[in-house]
Formats: sequence, structure tokens, C-alpha cells
Amino acid sequence: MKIVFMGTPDFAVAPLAALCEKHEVIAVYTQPPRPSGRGHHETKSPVHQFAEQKGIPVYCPVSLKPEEEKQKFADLKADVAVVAAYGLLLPKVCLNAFPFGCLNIHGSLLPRWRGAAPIQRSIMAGDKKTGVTLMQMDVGMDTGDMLMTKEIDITATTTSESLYADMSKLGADLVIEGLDLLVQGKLRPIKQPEEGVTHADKIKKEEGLIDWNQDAWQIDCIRRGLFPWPGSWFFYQNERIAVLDAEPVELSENVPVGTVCEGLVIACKTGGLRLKVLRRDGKKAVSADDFLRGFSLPVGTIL
RNA sequence: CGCGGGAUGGAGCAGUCCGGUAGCUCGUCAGGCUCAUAACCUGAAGGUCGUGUGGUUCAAAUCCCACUCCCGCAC
Repeated sequence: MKIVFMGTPDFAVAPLAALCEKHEVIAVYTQPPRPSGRGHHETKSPVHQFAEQKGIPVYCPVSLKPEEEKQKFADLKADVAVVAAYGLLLPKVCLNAFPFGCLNIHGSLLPRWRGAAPIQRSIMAGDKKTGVTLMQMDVGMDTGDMLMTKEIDITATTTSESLYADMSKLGADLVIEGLDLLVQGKLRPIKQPEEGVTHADKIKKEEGLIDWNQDAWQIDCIRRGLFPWPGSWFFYQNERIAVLDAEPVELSENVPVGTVCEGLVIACKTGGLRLKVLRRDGKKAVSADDFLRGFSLPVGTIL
């Protein structure tokens, strides 16, 4: 099949790579290079870099709305477009430009977590499982008919980083299998149920500030969902201290929320959160033991 | 040339502003105490203070200059 691939972050690279193996990827759309990283150098997206390396033509329009862009897209005369975390809305004419339309690899089990940050939100909400959905795109926000899904468990140690990596591979399998079945006419589009719709809002940086007045397990879910970006942190004596790894624990002591207990366990609304790896601004990540050796955070302190 | 933090025995840090004996909490090693210990006591080893046979100075971890490497923010 002749495929147009549209994607931007790391998550989209594995599916793209898989498609390159089995099909003919004739063009790649991705977000334009932007200044990022230390020094603000122009950085091409992961998908962009991969595509260039493969010698695939790369397009990075700022928007697909202009007639000219719509025309360019249609002129590619592909069989299907595969979209994975692209970051741009596709106009209706684009959705209908190719025989098989536009398929989206979405990082949740729809209709739960439609929207921008399904992977993070599913972990933050404490979901036990999630997955990837292959869907036929329509004009709505992740509202199209579902073609196929693959599930994956979320465990007590799952982070967005790890889940992104796993789902990226899962998405690659999904799209390869899905395309085969689609061509054979074996995929039956299923309308998304009305029930169970939730929206995964974009992550705001402020969400990383830890609120000790929540249950320990909940704080840890949020922490894992926000790892590695934007991360979780608290303030102590005007210094921002990031919590890179932690685990909820039982807490028998009856102390006020936010109290620092023995073993760098912080009292939460229920239970406590044992901080295992921390990092002060501008410093490297260190274990709790190392942290305490060079930083004074006495037992009894209330954060 | 986006902004900022950092580099000090094996680990984590203080000291740098206001130059003047290299310090803290650990670890390591030896000995002691103990039924015993990751606990306690005593002692020891271990550092050209990131690099520059740079600058200033009687004297530089500290001030100035250049460079390298790490990290955070921003995005």
C-alpha cells in the first residue's frame, strides 16, 4: 500500500518504522522544526529525523487548512494516511482524500481518554489497563469509528515514559495487522459507545506540584503519569525538589498531612509516600539516602 | 549567541559573596564493645578543590579569563 504517514514524537516512530518495512511510505508529515533543547537550537521532530534517514519526503506545514496544502496532500494519491500523534487537525477534504481514508493510532481504549494526553491521563487516573485503538478518523476529536484495539496493563510502576515506549511498539503491531485486515475487508468499523467518554486534557505544567492532601496512591499515580514531563515536585525552603521515584506505603503514625517521617516518607491524606529518588534544581538525581546526606530535611518538618 | 544551576577524597554536600591550615554526613580499612549487629566507641587511609605548566596576588577551592563535561527551566 502507498501510505502517507503523519506523526511527530517518539511514540510515532515505531509505527512509522514498521510501515516502512511492509508498505511504501511515500510521504511523511510532521510538525516543523522548532527551537528546543539547551541553547534553543532548531530541532527536527523524531519522526522527521527518522524519515530523513530513510530518504522519505518530509512535509511540515504549519497548518493543513490553506487550499494549497489540501491540494498537495490530495495529490500524493496514496491509498491511506496513517496518523499518530501528529499535532494538527486534518480538514475534512483530507480525511476523504484517499480510498481508505485516514486512520489514527490513538493511545487509549476509546471512548475513554479522547484528546491530547491519553497516556498520561490514564495513569494519573489510576486506570488498571489501557491500550491503543486504530480508528477511522472523522472531523471530531477522536470520535471516529473504531477498527481494532490492543490492550496493555498499567502496573504500580508504569510511568508515562515506559508506557509510551510500550504503546509505541503496540501501535506498530496494531497498524500493521489493522492494515492487512482492512485490505482484506475483515475489519468492521464499530461506532464508539456514548457511555464512558472522557477527555484527556493537555497536561499543564502546574499539575506537577504535589498536593500532599491527597491519597498516597493517588499522588503516586499522578507522579507516574507526569514522569518524565513535567515531573512531580514540592517546595522546601524556596527550593524546588523533584520526586523522580516513589512508592505509596502504609503509615501508622497519626501526623498532619505533609509531615516528613522516618525514611523520607511524607504523610498524605491517607498513607504515606516514600520518596526514593529526588533531584534538586540544577543537580543530579540521587537516592533518598544520598539526598539526605547533603540536604537537611528533618523528620517532623511539615511540607 | 534564550535563561539559570553545578563540577571539592569512593557517595551526597558545605566552604566561594568578604582570598589566608580542606570541612560535614556517610562509605572504606583497622581495632574495641557486644550473644550479636547494618547499632555504638576509637583510630587510619584517601583530595594536583573539572581543565588550562592561564591571569591577578606574598598567598587562590575562593577573584579574573578561556575551555570541557553535567543538569534544570523554557519549548
